[in-house]
Amino acid sequence: MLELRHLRTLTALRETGSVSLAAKRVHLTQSALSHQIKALQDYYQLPLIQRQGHAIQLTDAGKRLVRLAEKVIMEVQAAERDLARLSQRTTGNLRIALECHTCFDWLMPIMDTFREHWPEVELDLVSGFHADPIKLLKQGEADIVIGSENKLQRGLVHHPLFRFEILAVLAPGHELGKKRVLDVVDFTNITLITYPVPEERIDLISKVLMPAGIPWQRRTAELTVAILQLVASRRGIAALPNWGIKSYVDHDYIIARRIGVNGLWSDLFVTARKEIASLPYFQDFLTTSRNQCFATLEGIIPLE
Amino acid sequence: MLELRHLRTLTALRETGSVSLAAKRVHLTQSALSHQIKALQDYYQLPLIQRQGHAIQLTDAGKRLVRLAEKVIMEVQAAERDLARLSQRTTGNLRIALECHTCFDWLMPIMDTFREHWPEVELDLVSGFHADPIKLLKQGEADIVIGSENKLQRGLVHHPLFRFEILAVLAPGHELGKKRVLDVVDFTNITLITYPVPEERIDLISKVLMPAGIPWQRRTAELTVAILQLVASRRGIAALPNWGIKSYVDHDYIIARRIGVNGLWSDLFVTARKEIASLPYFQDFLTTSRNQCFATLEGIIPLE
DNA sequence: TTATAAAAATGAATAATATTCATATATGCT
DNA sequence: AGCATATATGAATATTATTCATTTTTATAA
Repeated sequence: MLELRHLRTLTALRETGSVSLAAKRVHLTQSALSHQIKALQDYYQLPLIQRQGHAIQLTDAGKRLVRLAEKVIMEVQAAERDLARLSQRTTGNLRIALECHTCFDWLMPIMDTFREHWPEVELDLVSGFHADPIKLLKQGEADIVIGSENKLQRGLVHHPLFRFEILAVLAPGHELGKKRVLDVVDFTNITLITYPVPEERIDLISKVLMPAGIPWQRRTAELTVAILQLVASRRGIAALPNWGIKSYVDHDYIIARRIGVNGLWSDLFVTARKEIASLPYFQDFLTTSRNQCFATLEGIIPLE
Repeated sequence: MLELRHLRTLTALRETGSVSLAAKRVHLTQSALSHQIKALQDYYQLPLIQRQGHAIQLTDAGKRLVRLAEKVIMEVQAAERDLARLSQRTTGNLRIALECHTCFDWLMPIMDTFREHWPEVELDLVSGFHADPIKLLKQGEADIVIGSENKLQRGLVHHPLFRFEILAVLAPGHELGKKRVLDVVDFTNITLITYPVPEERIDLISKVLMPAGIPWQRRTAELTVAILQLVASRRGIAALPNWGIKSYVDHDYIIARRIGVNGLWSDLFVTARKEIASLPYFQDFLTTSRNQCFATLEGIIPLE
């Protein structure tokens, strides 16, 4: 018999387009999902997915169920929000500190939906730039931090958001663009365009250039568009998240290349104080964040 | 975690207003439902039902979940109908024969919704009165029979619909109306107003009067309203299903009394040939029938 | 074509959990 | 009070979902 579990699986399947990835999203094994799908197909006597090679395609029946799933899950979430409101006072604060400037791009729409869901919770961005955002948490100046920090500290909890790739960004026609993948040595004496943050907070520098002893120059800009503008006008190259530059690449404003054969990857976490982590509106912030990210950002993969 | 199972339970709970009855509706034990409810309350940290004595009352949280449940279940059913359409050709016939004249009252709205769900299925009532409706099934003149027959015969399947009570119907002020419950002997030499069917098909006669050797007179009428009219004008008394006369009793047009201390009960089944029983639109006819009956008819109880 | 890697399917074993059974407790009614 | 009825509860059981280990399928490169 059909259960919500199946519907949750189906949406994950549609969002990821792969059984294994969907399995990660719902915190089950690939095998479990395979069995679930089989059970559903047996139950309805209908194929739900059609596989063409590795990629999977939903059949008409599958699409119909996904449509159901999305509707139902939205309604369940709405109901659960109402219950959470009933169960406790939900006025509160949520001050967010960002470690990574680019994150602001996807965070904004999420903040909007969050405000709709929890009108009584004051949602703020801790503005300006801070050397150590985790310190803000401890000092009580922020409630949650979005960043790559994940070594456990007492009183704090880290919730994984997603993993993404950092790509080298070049001007169109840049000579390095001829290579599919850039090597460490390709960066020798290059000018890097970065956000104005300490060197150790820039992955390309701390994880690639410094260990290899490669020299570089640096120039900073506050905004992502400003960085891209500098890159496009050949003042240097940048290293930015794949999802942050997608639309610029699609419009051939700049080109993007992998850094090293395995690529340069970074993980994003939401860090909060323990007390806050248990509040229903924080939990909801987490789930809506994850959902919206996986729904809108291309090329990110589930974590943990 | 919330599952559809819980939602199904919740609606049954709202419809029956009792844990034990709800349990019957979802084919589980009372204990299972009690555990389910407890689990939900633990999960949401909220009471969902409040008990005032025996009757149970839904809390705000409970009501919110019931609202969710009803919405979701409707959507699931709609999706499943679409799937059934996809899975096989759904043009077909469904010719219904009625054993009990009164059933026509509740069957009509059900036929309407069925026609909406399965526009391609020809739905007909086998008109007129037939001595042995089961024979119509075997002769292929009807596809399903709604009646009280339930002894198993090869090639046929019986699906329980519900159990209902047959009440004695009297004119207001009738001297037997002074008694709360009528005894067999009260019927001695009474004039019975019945549908024009053989004696053995009238429960009051075959199950009560005949075994006790009580003599009676008989007069027939085709329509329920005609029978009631005759009863109200003191031409005799009738024995009719509780749900069929509810509104007339409420308007004091007639009065109704229990027959015997335990009452006179009858069971209703949907009987069909095996081949038809597996068709999706037959299954849907069954479930919508049960749902609508339990939703609209007062005083009926689940069967089996 | 063959070799190899990645993804999914499958069957058996296991873990998880829903349900029942056997009670206890609470409530309503005479 | 005492009985009948309804629900709650804990332990035992049954069911079922999930994992683990493995095979099959497909894609890619040599």
